[in-house]
Amino acid sequence: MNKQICMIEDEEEISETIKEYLNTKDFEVFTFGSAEDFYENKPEDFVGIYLVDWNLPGEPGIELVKKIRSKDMLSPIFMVSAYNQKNDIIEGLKAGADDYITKPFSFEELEVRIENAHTKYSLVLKSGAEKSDFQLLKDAKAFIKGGTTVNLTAREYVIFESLLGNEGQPLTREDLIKCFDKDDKMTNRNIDVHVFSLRKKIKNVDMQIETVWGKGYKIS
Amino acid sequence: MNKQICMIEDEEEISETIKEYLNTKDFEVFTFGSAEDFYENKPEDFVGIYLVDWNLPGEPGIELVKKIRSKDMLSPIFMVSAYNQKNDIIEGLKAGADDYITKPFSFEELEVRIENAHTKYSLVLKSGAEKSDFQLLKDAKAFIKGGTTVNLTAREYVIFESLLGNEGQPLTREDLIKCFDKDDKMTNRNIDVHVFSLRKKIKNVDMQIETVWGKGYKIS
DNA sequence: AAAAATTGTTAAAAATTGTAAAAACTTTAG
DNA sequence: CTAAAGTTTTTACAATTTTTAACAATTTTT
Repeated sequence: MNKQICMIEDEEEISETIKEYLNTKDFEVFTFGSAEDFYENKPEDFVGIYLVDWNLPGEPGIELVKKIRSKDMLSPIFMVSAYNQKNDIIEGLKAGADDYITKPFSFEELEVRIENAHTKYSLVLKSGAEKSDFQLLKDAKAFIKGGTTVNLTAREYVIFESLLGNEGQPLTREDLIKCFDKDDKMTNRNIDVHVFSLRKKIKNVDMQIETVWGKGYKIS
Repeated sequence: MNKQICMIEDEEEISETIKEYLNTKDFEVFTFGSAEDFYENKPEDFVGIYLVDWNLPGEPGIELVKKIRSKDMLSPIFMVSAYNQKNDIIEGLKAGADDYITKPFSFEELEVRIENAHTKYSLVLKSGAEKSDFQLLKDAKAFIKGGTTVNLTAREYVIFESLLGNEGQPLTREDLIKCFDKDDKMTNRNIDVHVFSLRKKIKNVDMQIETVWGKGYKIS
């Protein structure tokens, strides 16, 4: 398996040095100068370890960690910061980082920690916990989450996919009805019934549809 | 700080040996023969590391891990199992365990890992992070205070969160109304009613909303 | 102290959402 | 083609949330 690393670090001197070193250890390292840079240019379907600097221009490293972690509970995330600030360490760990490295650090230490994380992580991945922990199967009107397949009906699938496509935002019942064919005469209450049965199915894989009172439904 | 460990392990020979060893390293070790035993006899207000055996009579270790983790995101949890079963490791990690130890293991290894976890954990605790006795659950429209969960309605949550976000300062009813969608036609008196029901809910966890006469409400 | 303004409290009405099951409709297998 | 199985719609009722209205209590102003 390829050993990949995403490093978000603004000081080029540092990121270049680390990159060169890790390259010699068979890691493929992608570097980004800021959180924003990462969002825009991140490699598709990246599977690997994150190295996030605490001090970044623009969005702070800790926010980036939270965002990564919110979508991906498994990947190892390391935070890197200049000083040994206890508060930072705690905040970092609480935000979802797995480990915390303070500059200056020895390459050996870095490598040991990363190799360790990589070993543990690839174990998790290999098992079919496959990173693509989640997968929509449009044709089969189903999805896979954490290894288990959940079969939906046609209507359920449309609603589910639409909600997923607007993650975080609520969709009104009218919004959802628009996702169907015009000759599917869906009613508001009809949506409710489908959401009800959808919920029963997806709760088995720890997913949930929230209701935004007076507005509609959302997945976050 | 006291170094405490809860060990849930049915093989007495093992648990006794470990206990004796860790005792010499200044850990206070509580042992339980099963998950059920743990539930019934666990020390009040325990703060420390968990060692959970995979194979337990009655409820499996992994279920125990999930339950511990669901109430406590920070404590280090180690799973211990007889063989180096990859699937187990993965399941264990996914259930929330921080690390995985396979029998037989060297005491030194065990100690290093535990000391490590303890160090990291006490850092987290010392900072008053543990006092993060309080947690807002935006999605669930609820919050946790001192271990008890308080469920709010959508409107109540918005008001509560806004007041918290401006701790110390009073918010006028107009301020609060602005926190809602424009098409939520909230009235001043309406806010009062929600505050009233909010107060009933939060007083159970020793929180209170003060009224600043002629101005609005505040939390301090 | 009386009047006015503001806030507390309660209960009922209105609106929205959850749930369950029957009825209508489609698809599939034989 | 028909029966069976699965899906979707409809319907009815329950539960929850929000709004409204009314009156009581408190504070401020006059």
